[in-house]
This record gives sequence, C-alpha cells and structure tokens, in this order.
Amino acid sequence: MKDNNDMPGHLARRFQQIAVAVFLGEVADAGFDLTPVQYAALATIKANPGLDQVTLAGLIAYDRTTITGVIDRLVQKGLAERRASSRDRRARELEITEEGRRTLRKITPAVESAQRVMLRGLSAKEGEELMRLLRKAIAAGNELSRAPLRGVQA
Amino acid sequence: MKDNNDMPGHLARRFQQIAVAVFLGEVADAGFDLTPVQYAALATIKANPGLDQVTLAGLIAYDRTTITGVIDRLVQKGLAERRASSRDRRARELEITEEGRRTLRKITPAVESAQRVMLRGLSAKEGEELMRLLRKAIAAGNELSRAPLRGVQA
DNA sequence: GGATATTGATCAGTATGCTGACTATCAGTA
DNA sequence: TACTGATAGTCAGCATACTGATCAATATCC
Repeated sequence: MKDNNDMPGHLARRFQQIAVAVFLGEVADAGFDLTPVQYAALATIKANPGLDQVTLAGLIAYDRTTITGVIDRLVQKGLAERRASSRDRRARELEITEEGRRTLRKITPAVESAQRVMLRGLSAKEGEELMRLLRKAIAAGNELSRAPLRGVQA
Repeated sequence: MKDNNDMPGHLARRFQQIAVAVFLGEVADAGFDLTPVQYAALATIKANPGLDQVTLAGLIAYDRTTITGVIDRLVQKGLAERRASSRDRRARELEITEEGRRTLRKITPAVESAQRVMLRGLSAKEGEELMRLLRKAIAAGNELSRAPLRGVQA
C-alpha cells in the first residue's frame, strides 16, 4: 500500500509546516514577533504604498477574509496603518509606518537565514530546482484555490 | 528587491494552499466531506489498528494538540472509535469503523486524482523530482517543527 | 517505597485559511 | 435616473496548527 507520507499533498503540508517553524524560530532569535504571513503582507505594503486590501491579497495570494485579521494585527502592533480611500469609499488604503520600516529592515537577515535553513538538506543546485518546480506547479494550479495570485491590474 | 513570491517559504505556503484546495475539490466531487488531515489520520488508523494518539501524531507529523480535534471529528462522523487502553490508562486506542473502511475504499480514486491534479503543471519526471527534493528537504528539517515525523518505535 | 520525572490527553488562547453571508458602495445600462 | 450587477470589506462559523498549561497515570531513580 502506498504510504501516506509519499503523497505530494502530504509532502506539501510537511514542508510548509517546517518552513513556518523555521521562520518563526529565526525571527524570534532576532528578537521579533512576526509571522510569515504578517511579514509578507508588510513587505508588500511597503513596496506598494496606498494599495487596498483586495489588491494586497491578490499580490500574495491570501484570501480576502484572511487579510482582514492579518492587517488588524499589523495595525495593532503599530507596523501599518489603515486609512479610508478618497477614490472609493468602500476601500481602505494601506501604509507602512516608520516603525514598520524599521522592523522590516532589522528583520531581513533573519528572514533570509530562514530561507536557507529550510533548504539546508539540499545542495544549492537542488534548492534552485525545487523552487523552479514549485513555481511551475503553482503556476499551473493558481486558479484552483480560492485565493489565487493576481498581478497588479491596469 | 527580491520578490516575496520567490522565497521558498512563500512557495511552500502556496503549494500547500493549492494542494488542500485540490484535495477538497476532488473529494467533494466524489460526494465526500473529508479533509486531507482527516484522510491521513483515518488511513493511518486503518493501517495500525489500536494505536494511541501520540503514536498516530508521530506517524503523520501532526501536533498532539491538533490530533485531539481531528479524532473528535472522525468519531463524530462515525468513521473511527476512541477506546480506553487496557495497558495504559492514560492512553486511548484508536480503531477504524466499518463505515470508515467503506469511506476509505470509496474515496481512494478521488484522493489519487487529487495528487495528479496538484502536479498537473509538471511532467511525470518533474513530479518525481519535486517529490524527491521535498522528501530530502523535509528529512533534513524534520526536527525543526514541534510535530516531527516519528517512525514506529520498538 | 516514595519522591521525581516523564508521558498521554486535553484545554485555553492565538493565528492562519476557508465557506458563505451581509452591508455599503460603485459601475454599467436601460 | 432607477435597476442591476459587481466589488471592498467584514463577520460568523469551522478546521488546522501552534504555545503553554494542567491533570492523570506511568516510569525512573535514590
């Protein structure tokens, strides 16, 4: 019988599980308390000042109902701000704070270190190949989840 | 600046996200309501009758606090049973029910189909290579998460 | 044998993710 | 302009995952 641990879905879950643990560990060692999800959101807000929540969700493939809580926590930590949009009264414009910028700057080495640690069993070439295959599989399956990746629209 | 979407951690999250969506979709199409996590637990209980919860958690790399809820739901659906152990009065012995066996049997084609769909962007050779690299990275990082994989002990 | 340490299970609390519903608003059209 | 449909954000509810604590029972050590 085929072992459960040999199925792609199970390997996906397990690798993600380790990736999150490594990220949290490295970031905690650096003295910060930020989840992978919060980090990605904050970095994307910094790169796209004033964007709204739906756009942010699309850029990092989060569900729009998940983004609400993530931003709540970024705001609560003083790392980001949520403002009413002047163009569309339904939308909220997101901005990173000075504190958020400082945090991103100081946390970067830990984040990069985490990426290395989670691939530590692989050679550099294998790491590259793993990322290439993941990107390819993800591109083909993008529309299959409720929260697909969406590039910036015109 | 390095794009967030190019980091291994982000790719891991995204692939897992798609894998879960595909699994749930295929299983729902087959007329069942079972999560990937519940499926793995049930299949492992079937393969190891009478095992306790900690052992089960180790075999599929779940946190022991997570397993409680998962089994609650399997029991509630009538697919598994939780009995007091005679050897160790702290432990619970897990068994699959007839209904659980039937469900596993009927759900297998959907589960296998899901594994194919989540790799549909890759050639057969690439799919194999992705799985090999994931297994290797996971093996090296096994101890880094709170819920490592644990083989059956003597 | 009795103190101590460890272990199996559960619980409270927090953070993703999702489904589905809802409100407010905007956009397009008859 | 009034109607219709789509969109931004939020909420309730459920299912993983994890941290850290607790309780009961077992193992270990002096």
